[in-house]
Amino acid sequence: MAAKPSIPKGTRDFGPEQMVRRNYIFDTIRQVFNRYGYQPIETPAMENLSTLLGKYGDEGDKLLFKILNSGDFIDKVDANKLKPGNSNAIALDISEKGLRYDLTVPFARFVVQNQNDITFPFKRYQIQPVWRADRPQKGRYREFYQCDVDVIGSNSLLNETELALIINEVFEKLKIRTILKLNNRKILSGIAEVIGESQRLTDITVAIDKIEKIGLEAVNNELRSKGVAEDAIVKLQPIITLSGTNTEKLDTLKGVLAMSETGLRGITEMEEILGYIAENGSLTTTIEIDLSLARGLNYYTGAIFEVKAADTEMGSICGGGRYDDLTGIFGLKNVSGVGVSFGADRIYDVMLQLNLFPESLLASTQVMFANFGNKEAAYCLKAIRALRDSGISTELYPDAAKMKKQFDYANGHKIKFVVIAGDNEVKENLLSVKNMETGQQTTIAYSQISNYISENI
RNA sequence: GUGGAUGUAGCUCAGUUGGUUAGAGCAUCAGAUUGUGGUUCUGAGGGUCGCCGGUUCGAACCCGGUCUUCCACCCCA
Repeated sequence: MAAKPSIPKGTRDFGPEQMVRRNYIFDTIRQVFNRYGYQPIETPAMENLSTLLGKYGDEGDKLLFKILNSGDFIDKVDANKLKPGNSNAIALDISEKGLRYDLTVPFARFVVQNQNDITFPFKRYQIQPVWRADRPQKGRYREFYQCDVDVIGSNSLLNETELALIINEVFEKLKIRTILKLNNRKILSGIAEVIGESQRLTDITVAIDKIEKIGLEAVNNELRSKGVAEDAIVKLQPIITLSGTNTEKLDTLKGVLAMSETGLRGITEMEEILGYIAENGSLTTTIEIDLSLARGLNYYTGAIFEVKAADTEMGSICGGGRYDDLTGIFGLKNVSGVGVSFGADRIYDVMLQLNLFPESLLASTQVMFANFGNKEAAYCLKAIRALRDSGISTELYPDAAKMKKQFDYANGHKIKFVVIAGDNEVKENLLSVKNMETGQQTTIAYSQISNYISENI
């Protein structure tokens, strides 16, 4: 009578095949992070709501999963507030913990809390799930993994450069063609400042972003409807239509931002980062200045990164930026950090779509021994142990099933070698080895099994 | 959170104006083949038609609700 079991909307189970592929992504990312000298940390799935609230804007606060207090939580609520439609007002009375929304804010909290034990600059990475009460869509889940790398306690633009190289290296290893979009909060501030619309920075950025989709005239109309002054819109034209190479874009911007100290500083930063990156030689990732990149505008103060897969329509698969004062909210001033976050689940979706996972991932076992019965199986055990000892993953089919079934199993698991040991082999102290890819079968001396497999694998 | 689609076997999908025991391909299992797979042939199992309710003599089909997945907006990995 039990109802069909299910899992919450936007969450997923991962079977063996998916886990092998996910681990391939995580291992690749972790390996690159380690190579650049970043150290791992983990933080709890839940944080105090006071840590989380107000860090992601109103929109972000709405997307936080809140955890109900233990005990008779309703008992402590003011009776006057307990009425229908008043959920928001009592939310904080019945909940003091929430699931983490990203890894950056918990990291900031971690740094402040452990500041006396940390040697700065602190380079850390963190690979854990985060939760958002968003409406799920393709590539958008309510539980998903982020892989964050940050360096905190250093203002050097070499850090931005390093992150760009990490991004390049990760996606090169995963064979995903990518475009790394770069922007800088200081340039955006400069633009708003120059046209006298500093308070409408977000509206302007959002509008510029739509140029491809809706065209210049529609963008200008949208700016007007947002209340941007007419002469400001005129000044904005060269920026909205900004195009060309990165150098050309920066040249145009220099002209427009000549009167803004902040804006010019942003340009200098951008040039410095691009210069360092150029010193590293050619990258597989295309780097492109994109002023419409407005992500995380709330706390980013310098460089802003976003990575898109070149060959799919998937949203961004990696993003981040520089934040000068993230730990300030938790009481540690003047500590600047910069970091990016890889979206493992979207990377998975992209790789699946583009068929980029190596076939070999699915082959967990290299050699399978067919089972002809108890006596024959026992005969195989020493050979199996020898193979395992030499690092070859080996299994013995557990039942004396029909050969067809055993061979089907080997095929299904993409096992390359099947070892056959029936009556004939046992009598002569031999083993027959069949290569499932070529169909060739060879009979060898029992003691030669490790050597034979090692040589032919 | 707003608006719009979707759901039939493990998977991909048929299913007539509402009319008896809801079908196909692939996959699975069994047999042809008691020591040899990926090809072939034969057969079998597997579905409360997402769930709940309503209309009707009768619902996979019509209506309402609900859940899931997906799309647009918002936002974002």
